Amino acid sequence: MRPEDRSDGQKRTSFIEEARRAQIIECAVEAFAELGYANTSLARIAERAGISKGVISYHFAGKTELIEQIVDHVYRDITQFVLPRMEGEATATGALRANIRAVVEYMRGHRDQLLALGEIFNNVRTSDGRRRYGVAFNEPIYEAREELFRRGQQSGELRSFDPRVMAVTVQAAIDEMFAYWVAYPDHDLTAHADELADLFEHATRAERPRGTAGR
Amino acid sequence: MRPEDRSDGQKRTSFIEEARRAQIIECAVEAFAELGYANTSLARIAERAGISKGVISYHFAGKTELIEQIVDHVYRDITQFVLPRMEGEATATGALRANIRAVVEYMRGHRDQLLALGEIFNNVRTSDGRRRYGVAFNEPIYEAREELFRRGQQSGELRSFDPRVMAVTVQAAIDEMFAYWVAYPDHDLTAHADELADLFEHATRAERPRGTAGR
DNA sequence: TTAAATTCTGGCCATGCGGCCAGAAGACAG
DNA sequence: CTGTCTTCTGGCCGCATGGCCAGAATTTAA
Repeated sequence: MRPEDRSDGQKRTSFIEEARRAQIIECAVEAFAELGYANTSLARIAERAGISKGVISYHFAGKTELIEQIVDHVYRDITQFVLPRMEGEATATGALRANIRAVVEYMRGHRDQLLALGEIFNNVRTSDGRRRYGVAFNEPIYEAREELFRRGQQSGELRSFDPRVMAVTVQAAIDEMFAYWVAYPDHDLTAHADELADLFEHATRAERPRGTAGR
Repeated sequence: MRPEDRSDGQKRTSFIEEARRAQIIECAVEAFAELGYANTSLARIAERAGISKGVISYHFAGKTELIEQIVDHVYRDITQFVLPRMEGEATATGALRANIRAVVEYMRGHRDQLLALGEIFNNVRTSDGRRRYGVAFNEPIYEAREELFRRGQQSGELRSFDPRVMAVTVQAAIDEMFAYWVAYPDHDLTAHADELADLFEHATRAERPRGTAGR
């Protein structure tokens, strides 16, 4: 019934195929965000999309592949959004502030995507019971931030601290800011982001910045 | 079959009743921690406890009540552990450091309890689809920490910042330290805790501590 | 010892799940 | 118009779930 992978190695996904996949992914994101992981079944996703359950099975190999596609999609999206907004910052402090602001800007426009990603990260497990997308999935983010902090330390801009702990903590602070905003939608995200930037500026900068009277 | 609530208002839970309930809660905690929320069924809990599935139904009104009891139990446990270890600290900075250390000490001995609590918080929903134990459940913690920071600010020990954002961020940092340790069991928890204490000391203390030469 | 209360077993039930498929319906090229 | 390829429908399957219960086993009380 389904062409699947062709012998010539080409994918040849039709326009309609791509459109359907995109639509299903979108509806699945909404469902995960709104209902939570446990209450999101293929039937509910199909219902939201106004299609039969079998259509999902037709376009995706299974629930697992659908979830993988969601993670891929959102991850690519957020990376492409945030990275360019950090370029051109000379100082580590400036780059971190730009980073936080960019993520906040993304949050506003993509609440459901981030919620869905969270549901998936927290719940999907491999057959042996371990998390499919564990902390290890954050490694690229941690390493990038670590590198940022290390350079700031070498240049004397930042004080001495464990860059890994700082990187992990920054990510936790951002994630919790998001969760707090989801719980309290009237919460002032911009103010929170500025507070976080100040917080980590104080936490990371060298004790005696150049130009300050010392002992 | 079951006495339920007696007309005289007394509970009269027998010794065996209490023991069974405790055993079931313990096994449920292990199951949630090890298998995750979605894979933890009453059958699996019963299997771990070496009893029939019906026993759980006999001692608890349903899965919902069992989960409530777990949350109650663990929450009470951690509070009773941490609070006494924060008393007698004169400064806000000292109290925060003691707080972080106490939580870390608790983590070491109660990994499964905290994991189970996390699974429950992240997944249990009310019938209308909203989180049963949302961010609002952390309010007592947030408010206590807020109060701590406010006093530190009034005494001049701490700089001016938003106490709520700082309280939320501290909690996030602690939670993520736990998650990181779960993912990497060889991770040095003590060092991480000290780093966190240093981090927030720098983030919160007043710019010019008394006794330092200023301009 | 006997009767009553408590605790437990094993199995049944309706529900919802993901996967699957036969065939209908639609799109499209010859 | 005709035949082929793509897409979709609706329903079926085996399975796991939480809840429930009749009756057995055990403990406790008289």
